[in-house]
Amino acid sequence: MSVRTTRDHIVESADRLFYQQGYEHTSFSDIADAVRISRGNFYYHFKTKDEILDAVIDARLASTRKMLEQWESEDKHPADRIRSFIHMMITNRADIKRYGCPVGTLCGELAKLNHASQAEANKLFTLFRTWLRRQFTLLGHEADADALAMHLLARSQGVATLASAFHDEKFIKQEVQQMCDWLRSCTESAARHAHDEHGADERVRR
Amino acid sequence: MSVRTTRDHIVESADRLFYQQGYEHTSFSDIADAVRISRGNFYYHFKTKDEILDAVIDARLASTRKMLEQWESEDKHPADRIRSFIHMMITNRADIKRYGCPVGTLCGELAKLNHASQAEANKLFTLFRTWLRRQFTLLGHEADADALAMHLLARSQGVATLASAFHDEKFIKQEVQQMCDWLRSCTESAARHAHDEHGADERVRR
DNA sequence: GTCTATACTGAGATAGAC
DNA sequence: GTCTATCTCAGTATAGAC
Repeated sequence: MSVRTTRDHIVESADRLFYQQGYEHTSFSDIADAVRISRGNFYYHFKTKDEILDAVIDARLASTRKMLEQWESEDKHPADRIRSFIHMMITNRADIKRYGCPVGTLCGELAKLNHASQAEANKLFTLFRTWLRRQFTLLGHEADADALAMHLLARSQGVATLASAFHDEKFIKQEVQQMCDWLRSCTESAARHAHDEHGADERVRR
Repeated sequence: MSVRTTRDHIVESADRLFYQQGYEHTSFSDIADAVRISRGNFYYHFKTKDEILDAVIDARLASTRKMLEQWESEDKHPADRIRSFIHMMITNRADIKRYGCPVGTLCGELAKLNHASQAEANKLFTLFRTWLRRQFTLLGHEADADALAMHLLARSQGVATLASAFHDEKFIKQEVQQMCDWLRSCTESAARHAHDEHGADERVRR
């Protein structure tokens, strides 16, 4: 397997610190302290802070792709895959409560800074959006798959924002439950739709 | 009427800049330039940047209270009041698209900075939460009024976050429509509930 | 109440020794 | 590849003249 280089350590620590403290609020010293290298050494690996940000975004894109592929291979039914997405909020609830959603807060910050890497960071959202859209299409929602994907993404973002503001994990659980209920009503309406079109022929296989 | 003092100008400009650029990213020079006073003069009115932030939060709290009171006096039916809240996203869609929600992004930033004024900023959310809860209670949703208020707040936040990331005003309109539909289903279920309990007696007056 | 001048700090970034 | 020393610059903040 690959060796964990100093560069990897930097990206890893920067990733965590950007999430917990924000990009701008995190200084080179903060990262250097976390990695336990000197500030000078830093510049051997990255010439500017923006370069570190790009590396962090690339790392997040890669790990997100991996996660989505895993859900796709683990769960055969698209509804279960979408449930895996929703359930992610439960898994990460402690972090979400403290720091919000890593994607939403980063994109929000870069938007205010009018940062050059805004578009790159937004690809994280696009990754989820495209993946969710595919799952909803598989569920039989060809026409409104993108709207459903955006709707679910938005609800997740909102839950993360409020859970963080009110330091409320219970709210995450409540809303996750509601999102699961909503998903069920989606699958049912799709099944009815398939039924109307093709008689008893089930379009979605389990 | 009250005279617009230099102090008012500072708070006003800081409010706008904090929204557009973020609190930390906005420097004294930025505000001084906007107000067209010297950086030195600044400190006659505010001793620290944190003091300006507190003044901005106070101003936002005051204007939000005023807005909520106005909705309450304009619309006699609680469902219409809630619709006024939802419709706010349409009114402010241009700003939301560029900078997100003023409340959500400020609270998010202060959380990452672990800023002392976090709690004060979160009062903005509480203001909306309490007001919405009251409206849902009036609608006959005593038991789940707070959950409904939080749900609606969260959806608004999510819409703002995604509209900003994808620079998509159309998405705001779509989701606003859905929130209105959702609200209608809330009022209908409440009416049914009232009907079941008290016969044809309408609990919600118009 | 407003200005100029200036002190102080921490951040990003570079040079060069080891 | 890692270090120390140093530079530059922007940001916060103060002092004191007008």
